[in-house]
Amino acid sequence: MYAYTAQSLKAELNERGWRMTPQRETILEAFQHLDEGKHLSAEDLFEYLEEAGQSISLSTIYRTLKLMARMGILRELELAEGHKHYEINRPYPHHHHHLICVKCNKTMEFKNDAVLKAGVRQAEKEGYHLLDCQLTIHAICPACQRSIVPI
Amino acid sequence: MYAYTAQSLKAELNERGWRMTPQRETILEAFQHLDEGKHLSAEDLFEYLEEAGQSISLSTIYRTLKLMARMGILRELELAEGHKHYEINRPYPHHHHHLICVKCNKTMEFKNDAVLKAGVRQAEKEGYHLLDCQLTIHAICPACQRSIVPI
DNA sequence: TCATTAAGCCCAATTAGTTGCAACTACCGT
DNA sequence: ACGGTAGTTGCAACTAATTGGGCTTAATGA
Repeated sequence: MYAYTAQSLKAELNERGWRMTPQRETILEAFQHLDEGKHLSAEDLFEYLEEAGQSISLSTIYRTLKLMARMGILRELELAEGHKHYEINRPYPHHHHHLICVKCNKTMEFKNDAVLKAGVRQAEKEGYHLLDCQLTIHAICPACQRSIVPI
Repeated sequence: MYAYTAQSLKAELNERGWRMTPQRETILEAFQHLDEGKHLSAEDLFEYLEEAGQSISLSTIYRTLKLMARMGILRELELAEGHKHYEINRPYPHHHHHLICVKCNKTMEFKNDAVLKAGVRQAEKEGYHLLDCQLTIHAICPACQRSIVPI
């Protein structure tokens, strides 16, 4: 888990026999410029690039997001219902986790070094090469606990 | 996060104005009898019940799984690609996490009290009512690191 | 027991995500 | 720089997980 640049992305792609393309660079940049704590779905990214005049086809976006997640560049998040979200995978000390209200889908980030360390240690112990490590807490927020509306 | 019985499930459903039904009880039982570390997709459960002569329609299964996950009875797992898996949400000391190989999808369970505690503490700190807390590690297993096949 | 109304069932609809394929182009070697 | 090769893109068709509608069944509370 380290910070990628266009150069290091190209290097790693080539090392594996893959290619750097304008689309991949554009998508990497989009995530790099995203504020901390922001995450996008495939559709979000598609619309965002559309508006920015950098239109990339949806299938390429899906392919690239999955590729980058599998390379450890992006984190695939399971937040609200229905579809995945992605954010750039920043190393410590930016690494964080998510607390999600299952009623209103409000999402909070939080950091916890002990959890990250536990993840690193577990992967090491089993000889795995770590890509991402996320603690996801499903819970009900204070406001929704008070609300009368059932789940 | 505590162990449910048919009685306590009924009580909690009724408390919220919902009903206990034979289908819900059947589904709860199916998960209770599952070995530790086993998890089922909606389709898996459908087929399993079919074979057991306890056929329940797929849409009911989907609705029930989601309901029970939102009540904290089941854990919704994002393991291999394509569809969710569910397992019963057991309290400490059975509570566990997952280490997943992104290449071959092999999944290992592991326990870590520090992580569970960190989750409990974070939820408490924010006044959230905890339902589930799962650390998911995406990584590449030793065998796949050696494999020539690209990602 | 009865009335109310949530829950279940069947099936159609939706939709996130994938795939086949022809055209294109990054990369490597010369 | 140039050209061949193989990875990549974009489009459109497709797949499969999940959801919704309309009607029926049955759990709950009086």
